Amino acid sequence: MTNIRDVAEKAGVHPSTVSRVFSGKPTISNTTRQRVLAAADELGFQPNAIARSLSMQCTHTIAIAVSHAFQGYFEDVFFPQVMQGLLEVTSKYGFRVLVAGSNGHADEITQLLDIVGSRQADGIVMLSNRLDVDLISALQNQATPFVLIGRPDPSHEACAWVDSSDTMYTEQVINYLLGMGHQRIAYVGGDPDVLVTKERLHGYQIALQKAGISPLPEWVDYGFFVEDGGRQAVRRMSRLGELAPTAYYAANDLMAIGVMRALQEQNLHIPEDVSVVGTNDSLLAAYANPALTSLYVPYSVMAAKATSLLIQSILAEKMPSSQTTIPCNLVIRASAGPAPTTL
Amino acid sequence: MTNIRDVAEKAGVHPSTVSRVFSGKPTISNTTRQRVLAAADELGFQPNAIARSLSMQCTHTIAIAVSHAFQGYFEDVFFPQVMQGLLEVTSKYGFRVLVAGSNGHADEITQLLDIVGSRQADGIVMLSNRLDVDLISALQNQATPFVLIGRPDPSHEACAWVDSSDTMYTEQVINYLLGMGHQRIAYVGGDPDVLVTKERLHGYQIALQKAGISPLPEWVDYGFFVEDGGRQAVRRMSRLGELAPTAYYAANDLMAIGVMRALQEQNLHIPEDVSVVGTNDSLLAAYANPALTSLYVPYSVMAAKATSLLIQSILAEKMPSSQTTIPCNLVIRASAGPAPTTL
DNA sequence: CTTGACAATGCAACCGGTTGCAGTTACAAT
DNA sequence: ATTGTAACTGCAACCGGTTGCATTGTCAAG
Repeated sequence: MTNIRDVAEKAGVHPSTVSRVFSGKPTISNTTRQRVLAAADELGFQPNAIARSLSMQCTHTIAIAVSHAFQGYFEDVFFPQVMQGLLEVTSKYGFRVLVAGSNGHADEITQLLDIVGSRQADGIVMLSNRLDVDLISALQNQATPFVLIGRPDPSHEACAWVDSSDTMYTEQVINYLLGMGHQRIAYVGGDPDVLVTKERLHGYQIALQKAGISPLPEWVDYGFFVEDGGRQAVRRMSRLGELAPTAYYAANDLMAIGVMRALQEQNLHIPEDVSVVGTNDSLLAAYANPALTSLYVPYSVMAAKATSLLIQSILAEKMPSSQTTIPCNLVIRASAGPAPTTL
Repeated sequence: MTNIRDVAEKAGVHPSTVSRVFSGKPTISNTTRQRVLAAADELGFQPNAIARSLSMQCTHTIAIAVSHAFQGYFEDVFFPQVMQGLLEVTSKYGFRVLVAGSNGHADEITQLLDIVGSRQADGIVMLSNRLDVDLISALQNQATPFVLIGRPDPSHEACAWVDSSDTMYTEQVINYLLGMGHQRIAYVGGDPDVLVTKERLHGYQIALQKAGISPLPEWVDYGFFVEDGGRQAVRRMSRLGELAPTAYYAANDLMAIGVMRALQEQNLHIPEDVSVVGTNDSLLAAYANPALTSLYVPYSVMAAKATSLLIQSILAEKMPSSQTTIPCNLVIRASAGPAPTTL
């Protein structure tokens, strides 16, 4: 591999001159520049990015950790949409994305701390919304810029994040169902340890409480974001007989599909007998039968926002601190309708 | 940031000793090791990965380029499945994935050559199957290990790849339709410049030719992998009147869904009036109405295979060369059936 | 003709590790 | 007591760039 000194020798200049030419410094005369470029071209020289990173203490890279261990992670829209947002913005700024695979939440944190500690990236985008206090303090100790997609547990110290108002929009979904006369409404959450699951539960509870309804504990179940989770939830709730829900809200479309399938297997009609609302407005929602009413959450927009925040902080050499909330909206299709009149 | 010399000073040893401790060299006495580790711990030292990469000429990173510019790229299963395979394997070997965003095919190549030339990754996985000869030679000149997902144009020099037999399996799909009595069969490909599109076209033509059928040129159309492409293809082919196809094979599920939608808008019944087969067996296929018969292509398996091939070559310090074909299979559901009896 | 000012380039230290080779030490064998 | 050997550790060069400062060269003003 040819290096800067080879080029310097060939061009008859000092290595530092070659460096200046390739980093676009203005203090180089045109004749010298031409001579250096010609020599570099002839040798097929390309500056070594690793050496430059070491010297400049800056890698032009941001990192994320992705758990390949979660079933369904790569089937849901979350991951690809986040990547889309990330790549759009990084690419605009000439940054790249370093992705670390991990085996679960704990390992995700290990990976990120390792990347940050070993200076492999200039900043990180945190995807997990299952944070413990330690991680955030650890990251803050490292003085490495980071932005959360999702928001930290309220007990945590302030940090930069981009999130949707999961509690509020869940409340809206439930209100939508209440408005159509539903009284027995179920919530099928994802992983109960994940913050978004708790926030949606909260929104669900607030909405029902404001409507003067005390939900049965059996109306809340967790499907871990996979289709079968939705299915199982319906099976369990069906045992409630005439106290079974007339409407289901599921925290992603996959589970909503599972809910619909399970209901249809019981010969129930959607939305005449039971209403179903999903989350994320994936393609699945648009093409399901019946088409699924779903709460659209713009993950790619969130990721793009988080990334530009992060990169701007990196370039300005300060820690990001702003906190942004991105609006969602309910996409109304055929799977939810008025509550059945006969009890 | 504390470095190896700070630790050395604190522990009263030479920096090289600290280096040896942290790179797990066996020639360090236990007492010294303890002393160094204690000092490192106290200072919160973590070795700088960039410096190590520079010194060892090895980054433990593999790169891919992803075009965020292609409409639908992040809606299809290809990208997430590839990432899944990549991460599973890299994570096993302690490697990471560097993702470069690009604005199209040409930029994809620029990005990869840049990464490779600047030694930011030890190897690359090429996703684009729209290769020109120059790229492959350029990569080979760089002496950087690379593996293709997909196969190179036959005119290209030998290189390592992992692919499915797109031509052969397409032929099988068409035979399946022929076997059910279809005579007028349409092919809706993706981007016509992409190799897989050509290969499937080839399989389509072979199957029909073997059956003694000369397809109308109008039965072949390109939908660029998006739903509306499938829709448009149907609109155009419907104008053929009684020469319109009784069966459609689409090169991904999204286009197949578009095909189905467009047919249903014309009040045609699937599969009674027209049969439809998709590709990739995404969730969309399973939950579409009617459920879509689809050719499953195991991209995550292909990516995993490609990645382990690549990493093993990197570790063995030689260029990968093996060429692997991964089997696919047709998942039969409800969208394809016997050809209508009335002409 | 001298001096000043500025532009262009060279010099050398630095970023933070790695590693071949040489030197030191301890201990066993003679 | 001397020598041989093996186990540890130190030394210094190296990976390939960057950059503050010093030096040289050029030209205009005085």
